[in-house]
Amino acid sequence: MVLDRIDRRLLRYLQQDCKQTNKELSHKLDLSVTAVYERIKKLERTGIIKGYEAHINKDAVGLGFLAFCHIRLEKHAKETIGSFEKEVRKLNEVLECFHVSGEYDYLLKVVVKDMEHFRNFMVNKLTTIEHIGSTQSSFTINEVKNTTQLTLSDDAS
Amino acid sequence: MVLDRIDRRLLRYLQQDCKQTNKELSHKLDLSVTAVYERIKKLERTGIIKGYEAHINKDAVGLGFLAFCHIRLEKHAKETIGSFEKEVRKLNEVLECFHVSGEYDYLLKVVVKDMEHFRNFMVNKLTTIEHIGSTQSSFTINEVKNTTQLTLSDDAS
DNA sequence: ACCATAACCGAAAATTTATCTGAATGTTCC
DNA sequence: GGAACATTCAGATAAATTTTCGGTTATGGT
Repeated sequence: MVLDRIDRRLLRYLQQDCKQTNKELSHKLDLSVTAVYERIKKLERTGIIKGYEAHINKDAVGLGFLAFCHIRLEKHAKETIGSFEKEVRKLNEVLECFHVSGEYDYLLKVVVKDMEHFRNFMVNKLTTIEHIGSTQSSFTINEVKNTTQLTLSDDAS
Repeated sequence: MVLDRIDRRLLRYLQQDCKQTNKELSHKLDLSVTAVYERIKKLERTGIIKGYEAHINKDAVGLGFLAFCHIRLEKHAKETIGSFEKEVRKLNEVLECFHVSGEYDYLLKVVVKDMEHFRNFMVNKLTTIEHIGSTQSSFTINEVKNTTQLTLSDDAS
């Protein structure tokens, strides 16, 4: 599917606030309500819009501790990688896990309540996964910027 | 505001899909539509729900290259930190920036179209910021897990 | 020019959100 | 225990939104 300028603007608005009414969007985009409706449905059908999520304040729900864990595996055999990734996916403290280039193999974003819970997570969950060579963690001191909104230019991708 | 078991389940559902109707939620939670409505409004008022965002497929919009940059500052004077953070916030390729403990001072998540754009970002944007001591980048080879959904237990925080 | 397709619009129908009233429950203070 | 108050909930209704529908206007290909 090819996105035109209007689609891109629409996606920008929906990234900011997906609960806007189609009427509001129709004004912003200078289209009819139906046209907005059909464009959105198409973006959903084609998988460009993957879903709609409420964004919740993690501090307010007692999950104010954010850390990153760099992990090196013992060896890089296919089954080692496979089983490590499978286990990591199960850990709900881990919001993100990327296989990355460089000194370490994986980078994990971990969210828990506090340092004590983090210690517990490390000792009883993360480091019990097999084939982990070494880990190195850093704690977040300050959130300078934290968004999920991709910047879509108006012109073609 | 104190969250009870129902609030926590509600937040879980809304994190997964915030476009569900209150009627659907009322069935899942075994409440009236109005009760669901009022709980949601309260969660919005108190800032526990920060907003509602469409989640869009970054590959589909031509932003399939994800990298992490570790940055060390030259010195850690207050104004150095302040000006660095201010400049980073302006860069729309940077979705996240955290001041972290450990070997490096900052960890950045960067999303661009491809390696060429990344090179361009590094040369013409990131490294033009003053007071940067050294940087180290790693590229994402594979997304093992990538969610924004916090895991809320049913019991009190 | 012609056909096929896609995109758009406005109005009507279906559904949902939002408001309001009153009942049920719980808490505090005497 | 019981009165006064706040909180939570349910059901009915009003207001607003989503969704469907028929028809019109662009667009692209032959």
